[in-house]
Amino acid sequence: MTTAFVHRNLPRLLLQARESVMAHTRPGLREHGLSDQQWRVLRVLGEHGVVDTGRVAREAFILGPSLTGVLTRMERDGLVRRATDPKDQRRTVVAPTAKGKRAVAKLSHTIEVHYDFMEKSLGKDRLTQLYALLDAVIELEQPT
Amino acid sequence: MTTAFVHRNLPRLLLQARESVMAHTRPGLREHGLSDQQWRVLRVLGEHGVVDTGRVAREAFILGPSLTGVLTRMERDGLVRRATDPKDQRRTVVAPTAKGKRAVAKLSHTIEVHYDFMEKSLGKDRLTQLYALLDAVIELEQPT
DNA sequence: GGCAATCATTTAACATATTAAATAATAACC
DNA sequence: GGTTATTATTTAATATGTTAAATGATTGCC
Repeated sequence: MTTAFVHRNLPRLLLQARESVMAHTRPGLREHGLSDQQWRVLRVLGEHGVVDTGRVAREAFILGPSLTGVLTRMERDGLVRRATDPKDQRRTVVAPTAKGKRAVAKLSHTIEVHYDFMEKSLGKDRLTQLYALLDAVIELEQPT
Repeated sequence: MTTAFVHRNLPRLLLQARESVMAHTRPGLREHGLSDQQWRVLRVLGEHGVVDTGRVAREAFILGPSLTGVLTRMERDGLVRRATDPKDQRRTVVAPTAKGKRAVAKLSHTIEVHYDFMEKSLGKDRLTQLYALLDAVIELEQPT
């Protein structure tokens, strides 16, 4: 009673590939006491400075309700500060603390080194190819 | 204070691509009352029949402690049955119920159709290329 | 200006992820 | 044959994901 599947399991492959990449990054994050999600948030803050939570959610690919908890714990750990936007009091804006900024600075370097490694082992062209194919898959059914 | 990142964000791209693919599959799963993880488990059972939980965990890419809860709820919902392996009473074996098998049969067809669609829109060669690149990324630091 | 529709975030309830520790059974060794 | 090391799974504690509903603030329209 074994149903055969003709194709590769694409979602699983994508999940495994992501795990494989993160397996390389995670030890560094953990040394700074960061979860995967906390790092994604810090990375967004490192790129844009002060940002409203809506944008953090979009760019860090975290749903609103999850982000609420993540930010609460990050504030507890002294990585970010939250404040309501005075111009639109519905919005909450987030900013990295000095500690948060230090983590971004150190880790972004580590990660750049990892990309250099991947470029060397896979080949820069193949990595570019992979980006393009992933973009194509993402575009496939995003009617925006 | 905006740190520039030279490269694309590969883990995020992989996550987004996975979401994009799953966005197509999920409605079908939900019609059968299945979560993503429950479907992964059923798919493994569809391929192998009766399997011990260790193998389910490996092939469905779910960690042991998560799987315990997933299987408990699947048993509650009449999708699978659990029993301890008489040959090695440390092991638990899982088998799909008739209801579980029906879900696999119907959904695996839907999913094959989705792959056909992706092959047509991306091109069969590009999909094959993507598989190869993902395999390469996975192999990159899996010293097995 | 006041009320309805809209928008941003949080709360609530449940499912899953993650790490460490506990439990239970088998295998290995003396 | 009995003790120890190893293996398979579960429990526990905390963090995150997910959907729907609630809360609070702004906008649009009259």
